[in-house]
Amino acid sequence: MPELPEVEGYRRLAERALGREITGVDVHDPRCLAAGTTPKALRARLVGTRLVAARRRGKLLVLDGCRGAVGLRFGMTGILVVDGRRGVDRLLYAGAEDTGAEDAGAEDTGAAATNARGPRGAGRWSRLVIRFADGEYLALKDQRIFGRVVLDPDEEALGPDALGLTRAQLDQVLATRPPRPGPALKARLLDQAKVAGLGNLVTDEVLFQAGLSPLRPCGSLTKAEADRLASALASTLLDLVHRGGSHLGEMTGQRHPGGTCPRDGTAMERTMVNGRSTWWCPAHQV
DNA sequence: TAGATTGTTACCGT
DNA sequence: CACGGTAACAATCT
Repeated sequence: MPELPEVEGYRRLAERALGREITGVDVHDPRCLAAGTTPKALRARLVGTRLVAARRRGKLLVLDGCRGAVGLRFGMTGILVVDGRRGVDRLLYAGAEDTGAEDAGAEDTGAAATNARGPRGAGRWSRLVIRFADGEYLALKDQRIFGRVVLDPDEEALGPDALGLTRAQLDQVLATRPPRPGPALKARLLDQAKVAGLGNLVTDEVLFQAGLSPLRPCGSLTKAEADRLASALASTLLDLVHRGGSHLGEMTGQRHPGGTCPRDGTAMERTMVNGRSTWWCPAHQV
């Protein structure tokens, strides 16, 4: 679920936690720690200090502490909780859990045993909790454990952030070695080293808005098409951040068998790109 | 039940 | 080196 729009929501939520004294770090499930990151090192980095900034680069949330940075990657199902407030309204595959506020309360700060419990109740899937002196906390919840917490994340491995990408930067994203047609447009946009923040749903929505096929070789766009992509990228990201979810685009509700294009009624087509399920309108995305 | 799911990484092949 | 395909990770839902 977390693509750029969700993580931007998490970032804003995390700003609530800035400046408070950190009194403890509870690792409920060590599988959420990146290789080389230990509970001990996390505590040494954070306990007794305060967070001074919450930044985002693509889908990476960076919490800057007085002694250095802690990075949070949210994988497919990661959610940030601060003071009992969730960073998003709901999970796409919500199911029983998420009616909201009551979750993440006492149980989130509780024992790791909550992870193994049955299908009901709040505070499941709490993997990491940063506790503050005021009794509140910041927690990473993650149903599947694809999310990771990492000390000193390598931000430079990521391309420029998709939100605010300039027209010149987009040309760099689309650039190929001249004789090469380049990979599929969607594959290139999903490449976090080229541009950071675009995931499967957002990319499909952006291409839908731009009227471009996900299968176009990324080096084949005319200047006018690249212009269209740049403007669709900017407007779609702003819109999704504002709405607060990658799944809240114009065409997201039609990514299923039998779905039709909201623009022209054409049957939506499904293709695989980079192993990702890709839905697009063959009539107006060319 | 088989197949699907918003992300990242590793590996193998061309 | 660039790129595609696949699997793995884990849990859940249709």
